[in-house]
Amino acid sequence: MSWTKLLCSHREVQLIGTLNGGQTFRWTHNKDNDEWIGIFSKTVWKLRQSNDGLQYQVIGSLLSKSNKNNSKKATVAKDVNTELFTSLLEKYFRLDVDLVRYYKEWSEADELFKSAGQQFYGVRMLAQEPVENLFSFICSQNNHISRISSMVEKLCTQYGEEICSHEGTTYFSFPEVQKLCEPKVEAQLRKLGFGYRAKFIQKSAEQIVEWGGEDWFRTLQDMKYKDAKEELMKLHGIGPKVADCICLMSLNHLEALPVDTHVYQIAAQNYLPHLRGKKNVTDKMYMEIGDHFRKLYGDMAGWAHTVLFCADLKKFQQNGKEDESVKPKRRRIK
DNA sequence: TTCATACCTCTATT
DNA sequence: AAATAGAGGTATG
Repeated sequence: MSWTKLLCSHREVQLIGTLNGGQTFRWTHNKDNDEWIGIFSKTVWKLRQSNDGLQYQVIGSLLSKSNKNNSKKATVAKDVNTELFTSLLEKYFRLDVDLVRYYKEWSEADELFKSAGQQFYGVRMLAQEPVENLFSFICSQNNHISRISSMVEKLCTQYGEEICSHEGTTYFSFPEVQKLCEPKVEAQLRKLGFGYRAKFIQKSAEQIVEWGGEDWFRTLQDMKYKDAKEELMKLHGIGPKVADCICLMSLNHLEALPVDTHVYQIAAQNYLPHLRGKKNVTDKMYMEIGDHFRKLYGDMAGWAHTVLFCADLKKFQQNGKEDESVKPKRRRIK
């Protein structure tokens, strides 16, 4: 199979910072050949980087325009598919955004960004699919990345659609909301170890379906950021932090700025000393921290903060051991 | 309105 | 070996 290349400068995209920085949970890195395999848009992708671009292969897809026997037709279909997949990938990575330019702006505004941005160049805010994004981040609360990833995979194998098998692994799409809203889902997910999040997932799915499913998300994109956030927080299990994650990562509200314990630490340490030593982040503090960063970085503050976050996460990973690949879990049998 | 705490489960640490 | 704290929060009172 051949690679399709999207032209862009090396400093525009850094796959490890973008795909392994905690915004998405469905990409795995093969360290031997420096290739990535991941899933979005019902499609299994393989990615790699060269000096002048981002390259991809489609391993399998439920979107492909299939073609039967006629070889001329097959060639046409192949071109149509390439066009489709290239456009999907460009949108997913937001390749229309000139990130080098924004790094320059954010560096001029802030010394801390300047030093973080040098090492962590090319960290892009993906344009994810709202459904996957929302349910992944319901799983993220009180949780760590390796466990979040395994829970997301469970959702896909249980309720998603099979896309293809490749080198011994079967890949599944992220499930439709309709699949998650049935009452039995809660008990099933509890059995799979989702804990109290099981109820959040089933209930939220129910609400989303009731309010219009996919179409409801489209209305959230068209709203002002604050309104969209308010709407999201009506869902069971979605508070201010997860609502901001969804606004930022899949609803195109780039000023949304999720404040978790890490971001709180960064803010208290570097900018807002009066917030140091607090037990937990109150709503008021949450607002203050978000507004501080928005004032500093402007209308794409959420993207900028993700770069800081990424730097902080890496620092943590060097001390701790979070970076180890996910080991197969030993199931305790009773 | 603002604040503290329980919550499922897994893991690293003691 | 067994107990405990903490993990990229939220609902509840």
